Formats: sequence, C-alpha cells, structure tokens
Amino acid sequence: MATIEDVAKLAGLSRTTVSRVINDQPYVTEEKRQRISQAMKELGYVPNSSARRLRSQKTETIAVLLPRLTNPFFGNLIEAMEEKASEWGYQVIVCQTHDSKKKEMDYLQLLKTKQVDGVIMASLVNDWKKIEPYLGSGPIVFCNEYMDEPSIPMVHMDHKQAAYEAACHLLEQGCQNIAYVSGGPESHLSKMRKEGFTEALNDHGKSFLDEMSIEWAIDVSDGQKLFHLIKSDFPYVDGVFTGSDEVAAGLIYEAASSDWKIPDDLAVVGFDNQMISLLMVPSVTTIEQPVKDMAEKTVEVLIQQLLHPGALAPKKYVYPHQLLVRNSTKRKKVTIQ
Amino acid sequence: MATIEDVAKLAGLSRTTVSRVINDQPYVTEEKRQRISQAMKELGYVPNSSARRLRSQKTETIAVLLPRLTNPFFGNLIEAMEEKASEWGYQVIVCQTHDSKKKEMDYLQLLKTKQVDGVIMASLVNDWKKIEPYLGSGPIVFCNEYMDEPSIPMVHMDHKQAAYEAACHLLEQGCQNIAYVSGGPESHLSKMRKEGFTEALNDHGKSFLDEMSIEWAIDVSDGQKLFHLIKSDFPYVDGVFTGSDEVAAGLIYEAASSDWKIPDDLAVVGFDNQMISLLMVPSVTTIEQPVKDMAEKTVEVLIQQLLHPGALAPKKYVYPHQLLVRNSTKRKKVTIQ
DNA sequence: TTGTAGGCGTTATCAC
DNA sequence: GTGATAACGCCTACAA
Repeated sequence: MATIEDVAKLAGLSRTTVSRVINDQPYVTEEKRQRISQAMKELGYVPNSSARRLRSQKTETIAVLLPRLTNPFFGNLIEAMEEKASEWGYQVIVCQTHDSKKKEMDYLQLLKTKQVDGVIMASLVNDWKKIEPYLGSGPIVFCNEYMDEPSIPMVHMDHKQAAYEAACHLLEQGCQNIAYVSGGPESHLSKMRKEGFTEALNDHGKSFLDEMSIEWAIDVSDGQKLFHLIKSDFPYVDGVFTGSDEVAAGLIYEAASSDWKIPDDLAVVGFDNQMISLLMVPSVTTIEQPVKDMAEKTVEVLIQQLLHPGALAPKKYVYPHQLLVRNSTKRKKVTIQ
Repeated sequence: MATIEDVAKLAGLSRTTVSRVINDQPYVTEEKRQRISQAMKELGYVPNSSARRLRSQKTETIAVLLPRLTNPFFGNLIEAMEEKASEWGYQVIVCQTHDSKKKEMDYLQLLKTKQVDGVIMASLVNDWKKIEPYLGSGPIVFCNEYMDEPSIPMVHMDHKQAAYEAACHLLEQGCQNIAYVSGGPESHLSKMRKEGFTEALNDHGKSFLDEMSIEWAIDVSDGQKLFHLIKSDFPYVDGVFTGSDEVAAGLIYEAASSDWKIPDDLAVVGFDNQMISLLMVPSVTTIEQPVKDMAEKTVEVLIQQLLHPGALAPKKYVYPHQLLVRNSTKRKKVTIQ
C-alpha cells in the first residue's frame, strides 16, 4: 500500500505538502497540487484510516446498541440511523445486546477503547450507575429507552401515556379482564408502560393483577404460546395489551385455529404499527411511533455533541404517538340500547 | 486518557513490560504483573484501539453491504452475522447501499482505507470489473448474491432452481398467465431467478412475456400497487411469482378489498419465508432459505480468510432451499374427474 | 526477565 | 509556499 511518503517522493515534494493537498488546505501552488494529485492517482494512494484516527483522536464512527435486529422496530430504527449518519460521513457499528447486561457493557467499552466517537443506546438493561462513567469517554444518547436522569440527551415518546391510552381504549370496548404483556426485562421504558396501564385501570375502578401479567413475550411464537396459556389458564381474560405487534400477531394467528373470536372474545392491542399489524386479519390496533424521526433526531443530537463538545445542554426530545384503532379491538356494539 | 506510558511510570517499569501484561505474554514476574495490573486499574487504563490498529494493521472490523435493513431478510441476515462476528471478536459496520452503485462503491472504499479487514457483500449492483480491484485491499465474500466469477467465496442458494420450482408449482396449479415480479436492478441473482422462471415456462410449453414482467416491486406497498396494476391492465393474469414475501403480502392484502379470490382468481408465490408469509390470510406459498446458516457460514469464511490469508481456495457454498406450499396457491381441485 | 528504540501513517507546529 | 520534525499510542526486534 502506498503511503503519503511514497506520494511525496514520486511528486518530488514533502509529506507536509502532500498532506495539505489531501486535506484541501491552502498554501499550495496549483502546479504542485496537480503534480501531487497525479502521483496519488498513479500510486492508487488512499489515506490510511488508522493513522488518521490515531492522529486526530477521532473515528467518525458511532455504535448503536439495541436488543436485536429481528425486531422490525429496531430494524427500522437503525436503517434510518445509518442513513442519517452516512450523510454526515459517520460509520455505524451494530451492537446487539440481546438484553444481556454483560453484552451491553462490553459494547459500551467501544467508547472507552476509542473505537467509536459516541454511542446511541436503544437498549438499556444496566443501571445508570454502571453506564454513567462511560460518559467520560464520549457522548451517549438514549433513543426509545429513557429515564429520569437528566444528564444525557434522550429521544423517545411517552410510553406511559401511550399505554394509558391503549388500556383506556380496551376498557371502553368493554373489556373486563385485561392481561398485561411485555417482553423481557424491567427497563425504565417497560416500567413506564406498566405504570400507564395500571393508571388506566385505576381510573376505571380496577386494579392491576400480577397474575395477569406476562413478561416474557417478544415475538410471534411467544404470542402463539401466550394464546394457549390464556385459553387454558386464564379463560376469563377478554383483552390483552401486548406492547408488541409481533406478539399480538401470534396471538391472533393462534386464536384463529381455536374457537376464539377476535375482538369479541379477546381484544388485542399491539405496539409500533409494524406492517404486520395492518396486514393481519383482523388488523391490529396499535400505537404508532415516529420511528424515523426519532432515529434521525438521535443521530443529529449525537453528532452535534461530537462537533460541539459541551455546547448543547442535555435535553429530552419527546415525540408524539398515536393510537390506531383497528379491527382487533373494534367490538360490535352489542349493547346498543 | 491514560496511556501505556502512564501505567509504566506509575508501576515503575517500562512500556514493554506493561505491553507484555496487556497482551498476556510470558516473561514477566508475577510480582510485576500484579504491580502493573494494579496501576492499570488505578488509572482506568484501556488500550487505545486506533494505536493498536495502526501498529497491527488490523481493525477486527468487517463491513456488511446490503440493500436495506427494512427488508426483513437482510435484517435476519445481519442479525446472525453480527452475532457470529461478535463471537470472534469482530465488529460489524452496516452499509446500506439502497441498490445504488455509487453507495456500493463508497462502502467498498472502507476496505481500501483500512477501516475494515474484510467485506461481506449481500448487495451487488456494480459489475465485477469494478469490484475486483478492491480484492487487493482485503478479502470479499458474497452472501446471497453470486455470479459465475470464481475468484472469491460465495455463500448462497440456487435461486434459479428455486424460481424454477415455484413456477412449476404455479403451472401445476393450473395457472395460465403468470406474472414475473422482481425488485430492483438486474443483479446476477435476479437474473438467475428469471432464468429459472423462464425455463419452467418453456418446459411447460409456454414462453416468457416481457409485458407480464415487473421489476420495481420490493415492499408491501409495491405489492398493493401491483395488484391494482394487474386488475386494471392485466386482468387475465392468474398467477404471480413475486420474489418477495412483502410484495406477495401487499398483493394479497389488496386483493381482499376487491372481488379477487386468492388463490382461485390469482395464485401468489412469495420468497424468503418471512413470518408474514405464515401469518397472512391466506398464508403465502414461499421459498424457505436457511438464512441463519448462510449468514454464519459467510462470516466464518471471511474470518478464516483473515486469519489464514491465502489458505483457502475460493469456494461456492450452495445451501438448500425448500418450496413451502401454503394457501395462496393451493387451489381447490375443481377439475377432479 | 526487563528495557531501549524505532516505526506503523498521518497531521500540526514551527521554521525557512 | 514549503519542508523538517515531533507527536498520536502501541508493539516488537534487539540488547542487556
């Protein structure tokens, strides 16, 4: 591989001058500039990125931590993030934590070892106490996940309110026994959802029942399992808040093979407004989030922090959501007086 | 940030010895090893990755080029790749080409600038002539995409055969006018599919009709558009090979709002066996590919090339596929004698 | 067993 | 305008 030195020799000039040309700096005669460009072309010279990184202490790379890519929500998220980052000339490293505390910490280490300039956390399973020290090595921005801690920027929607609305909707459709389904670990986000859900119950004179709370459902097959669990152990359940379109879809799919009617026997609410929620029969009532907007804002906020360190005060960016009422909860008005 | 020098000073030893400890090398007294570990802890020392890269000429990073992450096939692919790469201690950079020749070349540049040790191409829109020179900078492995050129390893299935079988299946179901639908540009892969499709037609005494060939359908909304196009312009079409479960789903979804019955009025075949193909009503006949196996093999092949340069002869790894016949093509046997 | 010193490829500082 | 030279932080012959 040709180095800057080779170019300099071939052009009969110094490394310094070559460097100036590479970086479009002034104070080089047009003639020499040409001569150097010519030499670079001849040698197929390309600046070595490792050397640049070492010199500049910058990597032009960011890490995006998320639970898993097969969840289409995160697929959409990182798609938009990569595109935005690429516009700014930044590379994106994918870091799937699979909700493992250890993997999350391992990937955060990329910041310390200077493999990345900054980190976006769309996964969050460790305590803030464990994460905070990494701020010394570079900026971190939360996306989707969030907490009360105000020391870093966060981009997300109001999951508590969203869950509240979804639960109210189920109650208004006449559901008496609503199961609460979430996936995985007690992140701040799912805590918020549960709070909103509980609050809705309370406002309607009901209370949250632990026995009707499931915390392991993340995909279609979990949704299928869930249906059978409900059918056998909780047949009185007539509404489900799933927190995931995939789980809702699995549930609905499996219900079709039994004698349960959706939404009349069981009303189902998903989350994220994935394609699948529209395509299912019946279509799935869900919460729409502005994924793309959030993804792009997150990248922008992070890059702004990189470009102007310490300039912006950490800030929360709360995006609006929308309850999309579809057939999985639209019950026939049986009780019209 | 503490450097190796700082650690050495604090421990009262030389950089060399510290380096030995960092890299678990022999010839260090246990006592000094302890002393150094202690110093590293005190200073919160972490080796600087840029410096290591420059020194070792390795990045422990690979780039994965693919069209877009919102296509769940590529989501699954990169999910498995990242996991496997992570096992080997490699980082993964996502590179979405959006089928742009320019972006594809831009991302290949990562190899030349030594930002990555190797590249996986699951996107391929440029000519081989343009890509080949990059081999000088590091190994490239194709995944899913392939071509006859034997100079690099390729991991894929037999798309020609798969399309052949799908088309035969449609013909056996009594389809007379089958539309051929593909997404995007003429990659080698889609060329192969079209060949298989055409061959099946020929074997059944039919021929490929350009007028019934669509090359712009990649997602659900394209599938929806497609349905209306067929309904208005090609009402005689009674079978569709889509090459994508998403397109198939969009088609089926839209057909439900019209008076067309699937599969009797229109039989539909998808591709990839995405979750959605199972969940649709009717469920979608599709081609199953061993995505995870292919993804993992690709990463392994690439990493083997990195670990033992020039050791393995480039090789094709062809994975088996399977036609999953489901309700979108299972016509009632009207013509039982 | 430990240390010295040179260099990986680039860029910034300072002379000329 | 141009060019020596010194870092950036690490690893590794080669000496001791």
